[in-house]
Amino acid sequence: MKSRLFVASADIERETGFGRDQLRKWRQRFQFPPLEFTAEGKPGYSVNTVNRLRLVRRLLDGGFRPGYVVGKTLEELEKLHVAVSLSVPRVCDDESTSELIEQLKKADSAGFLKLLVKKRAKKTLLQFSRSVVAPLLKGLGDAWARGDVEIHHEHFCSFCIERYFHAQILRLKPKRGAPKILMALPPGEHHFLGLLMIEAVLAEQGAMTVSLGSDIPLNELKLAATSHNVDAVALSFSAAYPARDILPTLKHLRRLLPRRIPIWAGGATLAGIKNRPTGVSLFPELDGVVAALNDMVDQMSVR
Amino acid sequence: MKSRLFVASADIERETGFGRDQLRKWRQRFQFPPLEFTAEGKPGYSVNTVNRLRLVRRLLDGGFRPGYVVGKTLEELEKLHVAVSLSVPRVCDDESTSELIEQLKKADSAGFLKLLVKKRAKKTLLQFSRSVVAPLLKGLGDAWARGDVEIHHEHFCSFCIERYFHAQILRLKPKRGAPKILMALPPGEHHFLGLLMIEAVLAEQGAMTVSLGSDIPLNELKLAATSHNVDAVALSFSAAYPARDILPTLKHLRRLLPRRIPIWAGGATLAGIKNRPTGVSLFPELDGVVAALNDMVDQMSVR
DNA sequence: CGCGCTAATTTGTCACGGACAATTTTTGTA
DNA sequence: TACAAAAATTGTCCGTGACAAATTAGCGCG
Repeated sequence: MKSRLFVASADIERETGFGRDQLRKWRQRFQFPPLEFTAEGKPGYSVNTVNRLRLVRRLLDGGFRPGYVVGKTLEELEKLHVAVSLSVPRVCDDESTSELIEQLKKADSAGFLKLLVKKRAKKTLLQFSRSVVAPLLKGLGDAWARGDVEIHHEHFCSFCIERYFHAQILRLKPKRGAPKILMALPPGEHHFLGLLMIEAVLAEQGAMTVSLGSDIPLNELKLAATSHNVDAVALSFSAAYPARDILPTLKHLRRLLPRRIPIWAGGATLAGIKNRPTGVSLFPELDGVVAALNDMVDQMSVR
Repeated sequence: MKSRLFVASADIERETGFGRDQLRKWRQRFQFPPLEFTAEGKPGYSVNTVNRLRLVRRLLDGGFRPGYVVGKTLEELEKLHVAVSLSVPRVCDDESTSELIEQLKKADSAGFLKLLVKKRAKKTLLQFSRSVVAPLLKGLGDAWARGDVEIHHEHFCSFCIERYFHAQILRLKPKRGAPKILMALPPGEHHFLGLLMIEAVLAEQGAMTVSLGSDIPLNELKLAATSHNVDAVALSFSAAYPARDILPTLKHLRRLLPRRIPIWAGGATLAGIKNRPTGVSLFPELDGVVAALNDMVDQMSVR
């Protein structure tokens, strides 16, 4: 029996992060991925193909070149992958993290949330994000790479944390006269958690935050920024966001926004970017955002 | 002088919502949008073109066909648009709704949230959803069609309500022995609010809900359903979801899930669907979900 | 052996047009 | 008028060629 068909052609980008054009070129150059069809004749990709593509993604991220890995069989890819993943030892020996992951694997949703709240303890949201959430996400990513957890575990985990942050942000009251920050995800980005963490630490410092969520065209972002009369616009780029799109997006937004409104961009991937446009600040770490906010408050009080 | 701002080819989808393939076909068939190049020779779209495309988007949403509107000049499009927007009746009859919309237009984010909470008053989440949220969203849609509000107003509104619901759900405690429901958006669907409303009324009835958010492949949904050992899977289809994809998606999921797990689908668009697959329940109204939950509770207590 | 510089190769993005299926409109007929 | 068949409209996907950007390899020189 053939492997079950599962991903429609249109969904392949969401599933693997590779664009259709890219995959088409690979098919022409490396004879992979093949064209496949469901029993009803619709084009699509088999589970096997999708898995191979996911492994290719991992290996490309690990530094391999497409010509070397695309076209290899699942076995070859896996061999390569274990070789690589073994060479990167599990540094996430954080006991706290593995405890949370265990709870997730047991599918104990209530228990996970309770444990999460307990880990929060007396921490600020900033401390909580750095010492609990970030390691947990990293540990989950590694666990997924090892095959220890499934994708839905990651989704569920993110969702729980997002909800918790939503609730926490809602109960924070902005200080009088504090800056007003517009929060949004860049177009095409759907990973909320990063943005929520930024919003949480900003709100915790007393800033007034206004969030638009995802799927905002950049020109709408500009309209919102002026109509809300905000003091800054904050974006968040996840690791899944195509690195080559980051600078163009930022430059584009920079052109649209009036110069007096600074752009703050968060996300660990920004660490690798050297030359930022003027008027755009990059914050690979959460602390940077807090510092930027405090700078802004100082500026405002000086006047 | 030529218009100066250019949108890169790759960004056009985010800006207008039209895909590259689609625009290419339009260029081939209607000689619009033209291929343009920046001073440096990069391909892109001029502001004028982007504006025309945005108007086309509005008119298509209003029921026109591409062959009729694509290729018209900006002036012709605007004339058409005012003609149409005048015909959209100002059915903001509900005073409560227009009050909220006014608050949104003033970009008074804190005031909007406060007003929202006030409207909640002593209502249950179900009553709140039906009497406040749903009319508000409908009113906003109409206002957008008339050009009274911008897209970012809608986004901001949805986001505020979503956050409120998140917080409310988090404070609800499930009853002992109540059914466990897995909540998720179908692949490609990104409108959370509908799903959140369903989750809210379920949680309000004492059900235990487990939400995975969006972008879950259907097979992962199945894995999650079995590993969490849920009693039902609930999905939500927004009006933006392509109607022709609804039944295939539901059938696909039905094949994946064990028969004992019912599928509940919510969303106003489901009202138009006549023949549902067995084992799938369609709920165009929120009440239906509550009824289904109560039925399930009865079933369980009988045993 | 390291360091820069240039050439060659690899890789990704875009445009184009053909094929095709889904949908809507028009036409023909009872 | 009603309803079925035919025609058109429309969007999505595919393969291919062109091209620019990124990467690697080659090479001379200190």
